[in-house]
Amino acid sequence: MADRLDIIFAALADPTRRRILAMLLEDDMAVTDVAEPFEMSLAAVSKHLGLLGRSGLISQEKRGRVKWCKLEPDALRDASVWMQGFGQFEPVNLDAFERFLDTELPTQTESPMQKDP
Amino acid sequence: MADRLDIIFAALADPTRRRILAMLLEDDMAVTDVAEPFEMSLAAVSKHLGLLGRSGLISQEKRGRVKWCKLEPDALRDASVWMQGFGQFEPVNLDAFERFLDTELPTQTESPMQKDP
DNA sequence: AGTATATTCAACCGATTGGTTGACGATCAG
DNA sequence: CTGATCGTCAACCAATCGGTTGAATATACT
Repeated sequence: MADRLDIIFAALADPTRRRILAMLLEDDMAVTDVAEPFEMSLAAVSKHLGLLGRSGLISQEKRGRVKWCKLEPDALRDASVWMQGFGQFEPVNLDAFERFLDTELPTQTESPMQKDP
Repeated sequence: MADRLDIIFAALADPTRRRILAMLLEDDMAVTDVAEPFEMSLAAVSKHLGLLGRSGLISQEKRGRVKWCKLEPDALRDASVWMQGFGQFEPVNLDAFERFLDTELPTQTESPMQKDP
C-alpha cells in the first residue's frame, strides 16, 4: 500500500538515517563503519540501513563478508522533485543549506574514516 | 527532542497529508472543505491538519466558526534545501515532477468524488 | 580445524501513528 | 431560544517504529 514517496519521506524523517545519508554522500561504507559513530547497537543501525535500502535511497552490495552501502541519489531526487512543486516560488537559499548542514553534521569531517581497499 | 526536519519529513511521509498540501497549494480552505474528498472521519483529517500545523507546513486561522488552512511554503523550503545537498548533482527534472503530480493527484479537479457502496 | 569478524534474525519492549467513535464547546441562522 | 454547523477532545484500537538483547549465519584469518 505504501507509496514510494511515503517510504522515502518516512526514511528521511529520522535524524540517524539522515546522518547516515550524509556520511554516504562522502563515500561508500561498510555497515560496521556506518554504525561506528552512533551510540546504538549495530543491529539498530543495520535496521536503519535495511529501511534505507528498501526506500531506494541507498543500495547494498555484499562483497565477501562485508556489505557495502552506497548512496542512490535518484530516489532522493524523486522526493526533491515532488517538493519543487511547492518550493519553486523562490530560488534555493544556499545560506540556509549550510546552516542545516551544520546542525545535521556535528564535527564529522575532522576524523577521516579509515578503510582498507 | 524531535528536530524540525524530523517533523517536516514525517509530515510529508503520509499520502493524505501530501494531498492536503497539494489542495492548499491552489487555495486556502476550511477544515471541513479539506476533509470533504477524503474517505475518513473529519476528526482524522483534523488531526492531520493539526500535525501539518505543528510542522509549520501550514498555518491555521480561525475566523468565526471556520478555521482557515493556509500553505506555508517556507517550512517546506527548509526541507527542500536540505535535500538540495544531495540533489544538486543534476538539475531538477520537470518531466519527473509532472509524472509525480499525476500519481499524487488523481482526478481531483474535475469530478466530484463518488463513494463506494 | 578453530577462532575472530561482519551482519542479520528473532523475540521482545515502550512509544508513536493513523484511524475510529461519541461527546463537547463555539458560532451562526431563523 | 432552538437548532444546525464547524471543529476539537478524549478514549480506545491495531499497527508500526526505534531500540534492546542473544543467538545464528557467513566469511575470513592463522
